[in-house]
Amino acid sequence: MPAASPRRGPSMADVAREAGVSGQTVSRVANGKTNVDDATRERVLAAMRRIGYRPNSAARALRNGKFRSIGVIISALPTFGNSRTLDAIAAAVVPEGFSIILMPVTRPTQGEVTGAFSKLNEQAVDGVIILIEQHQLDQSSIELPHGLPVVVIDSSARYDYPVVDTDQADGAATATRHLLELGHATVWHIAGPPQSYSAERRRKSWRATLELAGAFVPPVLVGDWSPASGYEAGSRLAADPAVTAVFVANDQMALGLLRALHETGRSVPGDVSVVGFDDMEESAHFWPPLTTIRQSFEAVGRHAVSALLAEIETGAEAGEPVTVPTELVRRSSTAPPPA
Amino acid sequence: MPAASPRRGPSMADVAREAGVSGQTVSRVANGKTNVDDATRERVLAAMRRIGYRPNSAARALRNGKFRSIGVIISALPTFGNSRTLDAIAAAVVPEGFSIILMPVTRPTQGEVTGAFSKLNEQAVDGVIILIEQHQLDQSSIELPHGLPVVVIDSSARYDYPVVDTDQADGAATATRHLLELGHATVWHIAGPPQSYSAERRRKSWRATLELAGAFVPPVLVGDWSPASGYEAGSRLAADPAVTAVFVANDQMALGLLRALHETGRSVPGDVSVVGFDDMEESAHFWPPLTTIRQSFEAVGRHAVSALLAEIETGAEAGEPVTVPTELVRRSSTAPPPA
DNA sequence: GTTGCAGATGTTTACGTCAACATGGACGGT
DNA sequence: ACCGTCCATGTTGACGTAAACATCTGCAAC
Repeated sequence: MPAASPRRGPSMADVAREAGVSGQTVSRVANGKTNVDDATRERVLAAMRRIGYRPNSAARALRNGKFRSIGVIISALPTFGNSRTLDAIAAAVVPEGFSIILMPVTRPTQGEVTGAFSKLNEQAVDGVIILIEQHQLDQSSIELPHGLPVVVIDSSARYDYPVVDTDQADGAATATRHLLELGHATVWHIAGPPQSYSAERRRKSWRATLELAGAFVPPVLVGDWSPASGYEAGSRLAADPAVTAVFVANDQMALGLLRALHETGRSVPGDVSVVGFDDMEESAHFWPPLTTIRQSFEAVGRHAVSALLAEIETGAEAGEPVTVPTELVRRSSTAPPPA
Repeated sequence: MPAASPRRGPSMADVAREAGVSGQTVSRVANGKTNVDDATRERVLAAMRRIGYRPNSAARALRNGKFRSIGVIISALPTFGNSRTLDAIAAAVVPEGFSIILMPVTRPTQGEVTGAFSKLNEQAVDGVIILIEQHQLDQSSIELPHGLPVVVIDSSARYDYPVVDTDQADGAATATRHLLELGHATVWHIAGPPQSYSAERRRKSWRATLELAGAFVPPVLVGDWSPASGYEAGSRLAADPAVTAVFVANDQMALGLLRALHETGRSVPGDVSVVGFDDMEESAHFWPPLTTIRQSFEAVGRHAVSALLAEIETGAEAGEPVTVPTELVRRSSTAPPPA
């Protein structure tokens, strides 16, 4: 068994020999420079095709000090929102000729993130997008390579880096107001984990909306985004006949709540109204179909990429945080309170 | 505004100067070679820390002809199964010191895949994992770089490359048998899209199981994996009082079916039993909680990675296809047929 | 004291690309 | 005919690393 050979493909020199020109001319053709005679260009292209030449990205990167790739530090990748956002990032980045290096962290601890960062920091990327739910990054203790552009997807204002996120506050307010306007005396809330900045934003905005309306502010139940935690919190809510409206911080927990409500025989939306947050593909087919706040992960991803590329290309400083609007989608889980 | 400078970090030469040794010694320290005096090693490490040295991966890749990174060509990334599998791949690959380059394709056409392949083929990766649902790859027309290791995640046997996948056939048979054993005369089926090899596998296995049991084989309904398509197919099924048991090719479509059943007032599992495929996190909280076939995306990802790394490191040829077993998880959506 | 050897360290070179500079031929103006 | 220009093309060198080879030191064996 031959040890795996380095498998080096044909290089510019090979093409040059094949086409009878210098390596430099091959380089010019490869980079689409104009100052090459048409006949020569054709000859070179033919040679490239013939021997199957591909530019060597390592040599290129070494030469120009750029990699044309960006790193994405991500936790909880299979999560609905994160996978959507990642997909959007990928889609936005590819047409620009960049590629994506994935750097998953299993837990959002300081150490893991810093580690991921320094791996990425081996100059293998031109910029980094950080997409980490629940991180407690202490900015000062991340060791940053000087000048590596970074964009954070998060509602937090704690960073010097550009920040992009869904307008959590507005979404939560809209959800709460929707329920209030339907005639409910107040709105209960199942929140996401307190380490999550998004969860905190939604919770605060729910409370503020209630206070603004002069409504009673019931105690918060907290889950961890999972359907199971929604079910658990929901079981307590379902036992209390006083609750007629619940704003749940994401659709998955809303699903758990729905189940708890069914099990205790409380009808939705007859007895209690539910609104979620996210608008997963499944939500339209929950029983009953869920009224929810749709957020555009696609827009978040797109904005993050354009901010990062701007930083990379022009060295631009962090501008205003970008906030992506949400949208209330009304389905069948909300109605006026029982008479 | 200064144009973004190449931002080159300190190199080995800088460390060498700082530590008063040659570049080669720095290289030895960086690579953990043993033949360096302890005192010298310490001095070099200190110098590295002091000036913030990071190895330059491009130069390294250029020098050794290896990138220590693998490419993943993926379509429909936000899909439940794909995001889980990708996460598993990432988790398996990182401890080996490899990183992942993501290459999304928007549509699984021949052209897109070939394009992704050739991008990856700029020697930027040491191997490739192809994770594409519904592709109709004509192997012969993919232009392969000579010797680039590839692993395909797919049940198809159409490839020369190593193949890894869930045991679709066994899972579907188990689901069908479960329903039959409960006493149902036959089992209906909502299949995935015919372009999907997994969907076809499940469909064929369902049919074979029915035939083996001497049961009537009802016409197949086909969806596209989405809850909406499950709802649509489900609406037709719900209207037919003869159907008492349905095996749905994935959990999302099962959710749609459940909704259709609720809307027409047929009880689950009282009137009709449902079993899905996948076991999403949500499935345990569907109403009623869904009996389904759990597949281990984690195992699939892990096996794909180890096959690929083996190929990369030893040049091993494609071995037997790896098949990952499934597991029936019984919840509340199945019961004996109505009396 | 010489020889030999092992282990630490230094020097040279090549990996593939491309910017910078060098060359050389064609052509226009005088 | 002479000079200057412009444009296509060639030559050189440097990016950061690490393998291969060279050198040097100290020490054990005789």
